[in-house]
Amino acid sequence: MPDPDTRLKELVAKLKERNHRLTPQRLAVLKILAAGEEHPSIERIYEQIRPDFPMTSLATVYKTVTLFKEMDEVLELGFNNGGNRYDGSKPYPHPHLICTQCGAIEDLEVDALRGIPHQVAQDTGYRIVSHRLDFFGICPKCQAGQPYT
Amino acid sequence: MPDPDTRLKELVAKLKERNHRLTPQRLAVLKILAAGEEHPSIERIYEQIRPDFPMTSLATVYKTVTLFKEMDEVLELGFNNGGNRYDGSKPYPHPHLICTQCGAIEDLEVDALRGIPHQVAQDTGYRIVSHRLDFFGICPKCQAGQPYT
DNA sequence: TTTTCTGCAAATGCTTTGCATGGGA
DNA sequence: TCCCATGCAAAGCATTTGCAGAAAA
Repeated sequence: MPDPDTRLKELVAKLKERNHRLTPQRLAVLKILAAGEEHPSIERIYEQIRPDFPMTSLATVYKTVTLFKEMDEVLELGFNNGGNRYDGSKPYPHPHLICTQCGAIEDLEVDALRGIPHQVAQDTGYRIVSHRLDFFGICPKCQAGQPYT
Repeated sequence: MPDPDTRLKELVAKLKERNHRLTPQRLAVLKILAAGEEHPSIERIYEQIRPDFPMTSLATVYKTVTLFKEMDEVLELGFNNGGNRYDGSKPYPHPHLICTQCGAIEDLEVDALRGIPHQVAQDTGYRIVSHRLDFFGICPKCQAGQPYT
């Protein structure tokens, strides 16, 4: 995982590059995105910000995350059943391991995937732009019957 | 791809197994799901049914697809930006190739993925239940500037 | 001072649900 | 005949949007 401080500076730099303003609310969101600790949902980011910036609105969190998503600086893990998750630490496609019980998401190394997008492009004629690989299961903690610790 | 007729019979059999009723509406939905031609959205299934069964409602299509999804006889490809897609032909996890321009979805063989779920389970302690691998790109037709043909 | 950003609340769009009626078995 | 399934319309819910006031630069 990249250094959170370095990544935060990168994100702030991207803002300025595009002549966007650095507001306290945006900085608060970026700090969480840059940390890469968990893969937070919008709601989670909102909760984490509230203690420091109680005046921040959910809409602003949405807008900030969307802004960086459009700059390809945040990876969105969309789930149709509500609560998309975001990764501002490693904004490029990479595999994830998802606990369907507690919702934990962790990054994964899958060497076997190397070169596959290129291979698919050659085999099919598609111009491959992105990909997504998720594994769903039950994490060790949840298997041990401690769903929420 | 499995034979559509065979698959249809399987799906009908699953209904009876669970003491559900075979209605004309359900049969119409199942025919489309079993065909495995495209990976239709709910709306698409609805459109395809209407000529034959104009009285069918969207809610019923939703209910039927949900029923088979819960029986693990239909694979749901969820997309957060609306319009989930369904595969009743091969209801187990398999890679897909998705054109982000025209929405075409096709099945894919990715040999490199074989054994990976098992490997991930061993490496992480997760009990892997499912997975999903999607490649996003532009299909040959759309590259040629014929987005809708 | 200018222009963008924020926060509120209303709108959106897919999906689900409640309930009275209709129709399989 | 007995329930289950259907169809309608309303409800749900995460996300987006419009707009007036606030605040970066």
